[in-house]
Amino acid sequence: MKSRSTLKHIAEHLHLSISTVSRALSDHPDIALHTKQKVKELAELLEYEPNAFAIQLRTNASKIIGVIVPEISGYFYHSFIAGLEDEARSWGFSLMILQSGNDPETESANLRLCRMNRAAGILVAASSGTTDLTPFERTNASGIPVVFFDKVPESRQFPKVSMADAEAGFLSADTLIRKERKKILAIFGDHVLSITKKRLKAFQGTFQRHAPDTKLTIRHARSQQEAHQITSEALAIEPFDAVFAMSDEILAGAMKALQQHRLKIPQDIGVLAISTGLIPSLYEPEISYIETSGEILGKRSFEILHKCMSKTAPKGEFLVPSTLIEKGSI
Amino acid sequence: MKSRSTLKHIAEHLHLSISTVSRALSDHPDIALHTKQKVKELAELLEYEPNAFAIQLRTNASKIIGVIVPEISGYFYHSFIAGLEDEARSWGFSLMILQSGNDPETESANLRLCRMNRAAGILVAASSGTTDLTPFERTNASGIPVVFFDKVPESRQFPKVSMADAEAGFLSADTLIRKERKKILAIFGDHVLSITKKRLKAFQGTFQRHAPDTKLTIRHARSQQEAHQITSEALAIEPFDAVFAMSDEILAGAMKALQQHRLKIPQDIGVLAISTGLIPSLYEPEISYIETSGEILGKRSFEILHKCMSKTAPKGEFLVPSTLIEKGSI
DNA sequence: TAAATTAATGCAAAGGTTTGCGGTAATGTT
DNA sequence: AACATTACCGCAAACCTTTGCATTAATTTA
Repeated sequence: MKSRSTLKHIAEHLHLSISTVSRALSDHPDIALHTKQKVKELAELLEYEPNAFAIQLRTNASKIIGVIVPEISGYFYHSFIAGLEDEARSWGFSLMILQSGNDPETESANLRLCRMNRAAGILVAASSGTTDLTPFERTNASGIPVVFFDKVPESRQFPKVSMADAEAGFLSADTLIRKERKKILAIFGDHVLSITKKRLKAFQGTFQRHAPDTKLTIRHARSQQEAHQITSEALAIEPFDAVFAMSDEILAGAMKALQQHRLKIPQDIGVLAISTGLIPSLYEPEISYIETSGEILGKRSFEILHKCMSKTAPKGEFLVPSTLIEKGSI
Repeated sequence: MKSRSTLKHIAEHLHLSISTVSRALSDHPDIALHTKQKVKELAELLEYEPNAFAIQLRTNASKIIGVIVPEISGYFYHSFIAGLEDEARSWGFSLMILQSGNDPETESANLRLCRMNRAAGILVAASSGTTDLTPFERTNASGIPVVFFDKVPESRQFPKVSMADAEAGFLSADTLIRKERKKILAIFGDHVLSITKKRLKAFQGTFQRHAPDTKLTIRHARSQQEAHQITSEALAIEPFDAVFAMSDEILAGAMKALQQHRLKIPQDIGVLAISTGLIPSLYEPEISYIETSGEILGKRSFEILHKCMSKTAPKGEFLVPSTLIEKGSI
């Protein structure tokens, strides 16, 4: 365990003061050029690495941003984190990842951790059980900006960034209409989720306005299994010319049913989903989908948070647009 | 931005010294009971939260462990991280996540970041281009234990934890033999990867010993697309009674080909894979697989690293066993 | 009763860095 | 020659906590 070199070591070797060394390394104009050179050389030689703790203590700020998500695994958050990390790194920030496991207790414990580590900012996807926002308010009040993403609360108090759910709903309906589907099985998620409400509302609204004669069968599923079962049952009763899945999870369940029923895509039935893109690429033919990119959401979230950290605290909700990716399943 | 309370604030309010307050909060036996109570009460009231920076500077150690992976997304690492976070949190550690993007440069920059933040330990899945281990050695020498996982280098110098690849290879072959498959298309990954070598060797060895008459067609694919293409071509030439995929990526590609050829599973052809479990669950019927759990690898990795951090530095390679999960695709 | 022990608290240093301000010498200006 | 300016550099405080040692008062022991 070799002891690390500090400013002091360099200063002593060069018969300079610590402050001069510090300033030399940060290119302060007060320091003579040849002094800077000597200092930098020796720093290199001694493998000097600044002690982040000391800096953070002194400046009372870190280059770490906290990320709190219900779970890392699953269909969505890992791609979000990947995008976020990419963007954050390019700005010199690192990520501290915390899972809440959908438990408000753990969530606020995680929040506390972020405060203790003086995170530069916090990004949180609220767990489903979160109703009390005061822990977040307190964190915000203590000077650490909090930005919600994906699973955002109703409150207008915090900046929020999420997928353009209404747009995705509209785009889905629009695509189905353009493809002239007349008898559609549409499976959405749990109807208490705001994401479901928004997507569903736009979806239905679009049909009412532009193709009111379409026969629409709306169902709700809370899991892959449920989606599987619902699709299976629906197909057993009557034929459809298209299936729409609101999410990857639902798509996965629905596809199983279609495969069981030996339906050919797109000849027998068309398929469309709102998805992040991984799952649709697994089938043959690949499934057309409305893309809601976790990567892009991650990058955008960082941007918003970054603004909050600097000065201008943008309020309100920011939406990441979604686009249709055609793969031939409809 | 309300200013945070410190030990000093509490001390002044109570006309005590900072040291007494510090000790009271950590239940030092020297401090009188009633003093402790008063201190704790006020701390609660003032919402005192220890300044992690100061503690870390003082003790020169953090409760952060660095995780360096080629990419967070993809089929494997996110589940690893999920498992790791779970275990780490229960021990009071947090995760700092860094992506190397398979670039040795970024990798050692990330390593530097970990050093600057005095990570308690580092877990790294080597990027494919990594040949020079000196950055890791330097980090280790400076007192931060480094443990490799999944993508591990040859060197015996570092503790390593990875999937039991040989076992998985054996188990795969054994299953295929027990199911009496005689004409098998087996697709493996890039043959420069050690993971491929190990799995392939055990796979072939098992057949040679226990079912030397089996007709084995071995192919290598470096991507999902390649696996798709290879499978398609192979199936066009001759029929097989089973397909084996060494990884999720390859399974996804192979399945596409099977679907295109309208082969019924398991009647027309059996399917077996080595997988983390998500992808196999997407098909109907679900695909049987040899499980290589990212979650478990994550937990196990933490254990090993934890030992390294305390005292006993276990050297050598640790293997996470794999088991057969039968789903009826073979 | 004097000495020794115990209980409770305070002092001060250390950990590494940043930064406002003060100091010194050399150069430039009248 | 007296003064103002400039170019460099150092002092010391501050950030907050932990911890070895000293200090004081109260209690016990011989």
